[in-house]
Amino acid sequence: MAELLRSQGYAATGIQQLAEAAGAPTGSIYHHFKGGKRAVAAAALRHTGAAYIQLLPLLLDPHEDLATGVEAAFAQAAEDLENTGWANMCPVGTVTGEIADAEPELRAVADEVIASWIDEGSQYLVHRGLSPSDARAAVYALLGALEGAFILARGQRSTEPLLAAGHAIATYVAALPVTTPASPSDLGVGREAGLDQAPT
Amino acid sequence: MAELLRSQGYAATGIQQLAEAAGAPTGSIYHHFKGGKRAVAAAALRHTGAAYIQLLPLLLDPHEDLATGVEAAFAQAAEDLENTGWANMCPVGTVTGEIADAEPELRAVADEVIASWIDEGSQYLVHRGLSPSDARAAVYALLGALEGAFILARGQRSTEPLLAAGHAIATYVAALPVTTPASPSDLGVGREAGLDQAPT
DNA sequence: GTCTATAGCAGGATAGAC
DNA sequence: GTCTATCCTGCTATAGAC
Repeated sequence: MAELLRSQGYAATGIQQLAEAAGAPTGSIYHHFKGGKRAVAAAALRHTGAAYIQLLPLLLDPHEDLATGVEAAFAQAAEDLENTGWANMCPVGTVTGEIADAEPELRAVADEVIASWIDEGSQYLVHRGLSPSDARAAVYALLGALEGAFILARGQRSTEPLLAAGHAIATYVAALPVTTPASPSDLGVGREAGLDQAPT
Repeated sequence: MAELLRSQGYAATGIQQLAEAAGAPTGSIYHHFKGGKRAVAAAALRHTGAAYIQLLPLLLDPHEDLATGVEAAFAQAAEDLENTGWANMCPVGTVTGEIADAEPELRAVADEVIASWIDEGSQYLVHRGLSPSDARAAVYALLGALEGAFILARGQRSTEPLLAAGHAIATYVAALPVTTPASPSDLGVGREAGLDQAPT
């Protein structure tokens, strides 16, 4: 479902299309998801929301310098986007703009997913030495720049928007004060505390 | 049409709904737009695309410092978004993510609109003293951050994403080298050359 | 050119056999 | 629990009267 949502949006994705893609008839879907199409979409958003936030420490931990890591992460996203034939990488972004006014329940789910991203992302950046307020603002900026660059990149079929966004956010992050100068022993070891537990 | 597109997206916006909003029956729409729904959407995207880029010099000219102007522009967008009940401010962003894979003709129109934004925005920033390559990257970053922040703001019904994005892009822009230190006589006079002529 | 009526079709959802 | 057949509603698009 997430695959269809991120490339087509909510309104254009049909239950029958989903059933065909899943190899199951429509009846089964309504049996498992009592709320119909809305419920399936909500589950898909929650699922990918929880999965995507895990990528943040995976992508940034290997880089001792946070700004370098950010730029590399955007470059990675650009490469992935191009390799998947410009299918959008984030169903939350694709769907939220579409349903924010017309589907209150789904908007609430999107709100919940975004809020969890901000919370967990902030924790990670605090762990990397940013102040809580700076960390929160930086996650908003990073996430917004990523979602917007995805849109531009998909519209133009070019990686340029993502690379430009990555460079801009990296420059911004580099300008933020760091309290703990990131002792090398904390880096590259693998995972760090604070993001291991999945969201509710 | 642009009003409906920016709040509901393309697939969810019906011709009948559009007809009702326009006060005209569906037949008239098909009489004026031979291509049907697609053609109406294409015209709406081109129309708003040409209108929105005009805002860039209007918003940034009054500020001698480019970074200050950028942050103020995002704050203005945040205020407008909240005052309009969180209806999205940009139909291009809302629609592009939705149809980039499924509607090749509309994607081409979106590509054209975005490209014109980049071209004209770059010209403006070059006029403000940035190098051509820096200007182009900055417009991509600014535009992507704006579109993405719109999505987050609409999902969360909060101005925080837009304010964070504005601050981040302002910080980034402030770090770029300026060749012409913006002589005060060029500013505040009104409009500058390079953006007067509308796009094709 | 403007509007009405309708054709043709697809989508979401359900009932009920297995 | 799984799948089939179907209802109903909505849409796009058109034909044709004014």
